[in-house]
Amino acid sequence: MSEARARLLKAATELFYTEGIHAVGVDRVIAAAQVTRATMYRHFPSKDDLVVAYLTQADEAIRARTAAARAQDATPEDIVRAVGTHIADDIQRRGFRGCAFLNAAAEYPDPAHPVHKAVLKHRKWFLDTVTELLAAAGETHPEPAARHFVMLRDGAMAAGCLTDPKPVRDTFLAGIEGLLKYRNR
Amino acid sequence: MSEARARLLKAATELFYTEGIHAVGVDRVIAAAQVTRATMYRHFPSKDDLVVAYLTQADEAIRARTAAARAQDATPEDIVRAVGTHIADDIQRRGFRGCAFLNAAAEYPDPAHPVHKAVLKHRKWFLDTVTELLAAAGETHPEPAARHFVMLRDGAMAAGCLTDPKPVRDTFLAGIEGLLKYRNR
DNA sequence: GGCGAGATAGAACGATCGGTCTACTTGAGT
DNA sequence: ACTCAAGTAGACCGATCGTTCTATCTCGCC
Repeated sequence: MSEARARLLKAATELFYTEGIHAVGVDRVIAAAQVTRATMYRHFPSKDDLVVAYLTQADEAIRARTAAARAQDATPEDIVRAVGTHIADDIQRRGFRGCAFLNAAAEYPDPAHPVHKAVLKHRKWFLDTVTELLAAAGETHPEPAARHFVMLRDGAMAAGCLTDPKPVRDTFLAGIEGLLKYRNR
Repeated sequence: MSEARARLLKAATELFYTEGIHAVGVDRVIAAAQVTRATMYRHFPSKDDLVVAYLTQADEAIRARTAAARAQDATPEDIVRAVGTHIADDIQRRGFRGCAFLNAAAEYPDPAHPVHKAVLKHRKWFLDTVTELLAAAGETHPEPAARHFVMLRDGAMAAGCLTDPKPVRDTFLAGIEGLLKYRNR
C-alpha cells in the first residue's frame, strides 16, 4: 500500500468514525490526509469506495483480533470471554463512538448500497464466529445463544457512546457471563 | 397544529426514518409535504429544528404507548412484557428501519448538537421508566436489570433491520423473560 | 370591506458537494 | 538520459445544500 493511500484511509477512518460519513466531505479527508483530489480518486474511484475501504479495514482488524484470541491457549469459555472483553475494552476506549458498522448502516439504509453490503458481510462473519465459539464452549443451542451475544454486543456498542461507558461495559460482560452460566448442554 | 405543519412532520418522519437524515434534503421534504419553502421555514426555523421535531414526535408516541401499557389492569411483570412486546412488534413491522433515535445519534454524534440532545433525553426517560417497571415487578436491583433490558432493546433495534427480524424478535423476548425469571428479589 | 394569519410560487444567495481534468514534478528503474 | 508510476497544485463542472426573500393569494373573523 502506498503512503498516500494509507494516509487517506487513516484520515477517512478518523473523520468518518468520529463525525459521521455524510457529514464529512471528501475535501476534509483530502486535507487531513494531505493529498490532492487527483491522488484520492486515483486510489478510490468514488467516495463510496473510500467508505467501503474504511469498513473493510475495520472488519479485517476485528477478524485479526478474533483470530488471535482463538489461537491462544485457553479454554473455549475463556475465548468467548476474550472476545467479549475486546468489545468491552473498545467501549471504554478514548474516542469510542459506537460501532462503525452500525453507524454506517444508519447512514446507508439501502440494502443494495455497497456500504450497506459491507456492513452485512461483517455482521454475518461475526455472528457465525460467535456461534462457533459458543458451540466449542459446549452450548448445545449455539445459534440462539450467539444471537443473544450479538444483541448484547450491538446494544452495548450503541449505548456505550451515548452514556457513561462503565455501567454499559459491566452490563455487557455480566450478560456474557450469564450466557455462559445458563448455557444449554 | 396546522395542516401544513402536520404534512411537513409526516413527510420528514417518513423520509428521515427511511433514508437517513443527511441523505434527505429539505427539497425532498417540501415536495413530499406539498408545501413551499417559506411555509417550511415558517414552522421550523431550520432543518435541525425539523429533525428535532421528528424525534420529539417519536418520543411522545412511545411515551403515550408506554403510559397506556402502565394504565392497563395487569401485573407488573405483564407490564414489563407489554413494553417488550411493543418493541418486538415494531421490529416486525413493515418499513421497520431500526431505532430512529440510534440512527439519528449515528448521524449527529456531537453531544452538543440539539439532535443528539433530543436522543439523549428520550433515552434517559426510557431507562428511568424501565427501571421503575422492573422495581415494581419486584426486582431488588432494578438499575442493572434495566440497563440489561435497554441493551437488549438497543441490540434488537439495531439488528432487526439488518437481518431477518423474526429470530431477533424471539431472542429479544427470550431475553426479557430471562430478566424476569432470574431477577433478584 | 378590511385585517391578519397562513399559505402559495419561485427566485436568489453563498457554500459545499463529489467528481473531472490539465499541466507539471519527483523518484526509481533501466 | 529516458520512461513510467505516482504524486502535486489547483481550476473547473454541474448539482445540491440550507436558508432568505419578495410578491401575491386565500380564508376566516370582525
